[in-house]
This record gives sequence, structure tokens and C-alpha cells, in this order.
Amino acid sequence: MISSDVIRGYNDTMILYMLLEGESYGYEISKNIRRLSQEKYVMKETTLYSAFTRLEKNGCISSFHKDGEAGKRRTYYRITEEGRAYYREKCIEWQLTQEVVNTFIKE
Amino acid sequence: MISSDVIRGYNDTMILYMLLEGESYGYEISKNIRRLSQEKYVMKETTLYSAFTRLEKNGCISSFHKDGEAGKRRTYYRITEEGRAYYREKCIEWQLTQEVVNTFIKE
DNA sequence: ACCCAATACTACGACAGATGAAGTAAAATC
DNA sequence: GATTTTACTTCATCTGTCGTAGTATTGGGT
Repeated sequence: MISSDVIRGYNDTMILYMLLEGESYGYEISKNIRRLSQEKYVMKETTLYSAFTRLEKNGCISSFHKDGEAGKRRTYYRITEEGRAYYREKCIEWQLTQEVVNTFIKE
Repeated sequence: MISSDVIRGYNDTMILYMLLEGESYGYEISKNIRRLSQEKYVMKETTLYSAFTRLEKNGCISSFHKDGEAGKRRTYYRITEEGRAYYREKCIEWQLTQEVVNTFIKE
């Protein structure tokens, strides 16, 4: 059964997708989402950072710092096993969502 | 540019789709959405009726009553020209949304 | 050396849409 | 005549998004 609050939660999925390829941090993820979507989707900063908080609370990602690094201090994130599992569920849910919504869309 | 609050708003689109085929009322629309989605999506009553209020406020639908009808009093709705236009926009937006989200989905 | 843009966040408050819980009431069915 | 189905309504709460604003460091251009 599909919940109607789906896409909102897909910001989380996009972030997790970015982290599948390796650890990263807010600004970089934001740039990459923008680039991957070919500028069609730009995640707002506040949305992004509040997603981080939520995902870490849920155990989907974990944060850490690298010391001895140049530039402004970054908070890095990596995806956890729970995060991967959650991502996989979301992928399945998305297929279903598409099927359902498409029944209500004309061409 | 895609807004991230998309699917929430697709409840409205589903309702409008149902009304494209002719006037209807809450309970019937609800049943039909359930049926069309093959039980995969059931719109909550409160979601449905609050969507009606919103859609009427936006001028997408208009409500009326039929008198001399048997059964419990129903509020009927029909789609307006604005409603049709809004529906068409949503269809286009949905194509884009799918494209974008699919870039972040594995298989 | 100075300025401005880019980087990298954080804090706070507001809002909209979805939902849960509960209630009302008429009609149909058994 | 009791229960189920139909057909809503009201109200309060929650969650995720987003606007506004602020902080602070770094890099690039002139």
C-alpha cells in the first residue's frame, strides 16, 4: 500500500543514492544532485541539512569529521547498512508509485 | 524546475482525473481510485475531502447538489476549465518528476 | 591588499498537506 | 431491529519543506 507522502521522502532517497558511491558532505551532495538531474532539481539547503539530521537519527547515515583538512570545516556522511536497506525499499516503493500514478495520467 | 512537494499534490491530480469522465462525489471517487489502482492506493477520507475544499477554492472544481435524489445527501463535483488546465500541467510535471527521480533509483 | 563570490553550514519560524480519532446521520441489508 | 454501508464533517496533530537570516572561512580576481 502506498502512502501519499511519497516524494517528500524521496529527497532522502536521492541523498542516500549519492552516498552509495562513497562518503560526501552537504555542499558536494547538493552540487551533484543538481548536476545529475541536469539542473532540473535543486535541493534547498534547509531541506538538505534537515534531511541529514533525520537520516542520522534513523540510523541511515553516520557523520564524522576529517581533521587536518584544508578549507572550511565539513561534516562528512557515509551510508550505513540500514541506510542501504532503506534505499532498496524506497526503490521498490517508487516502482509501485509510478505504476499507480501513471494510471491517473493521460499520455 | 521541480518542487519537492510533488506527490502530496498528486492526490489532487487523481481526483481531477476521476472527474474528467464526468461529475461525481466523494464516496464514489474514493471507491474508483481504489479500484483503478487495484487496491494499491486508498485515499484517506480526510485527505479526499480536504482536497475537495482546496480544489474548489482554487477554482479547479465546482460543487452542487441534486435534489429529489434517493439516498443520503451527496455533494457532487465537476471539473472546471481551470481544473482541466491544472490537470494537464500536472501530467507534464509528472513526466519530468519521473525522469528526475529515476536517475536516483537503481534498477 | 582588498573585495566579492563561493564554500559550508546553522537556527528559527511558518506553512501546507496528510492523517488519526471521533462523531453524525441516513439508507440499505440481513 | 440491528448491523453495515454510505456520505460526509470537525478538529487537532505531525512531518517535511521552505523562506529568511546569519555566521564564518577560503579562493580568485584586480
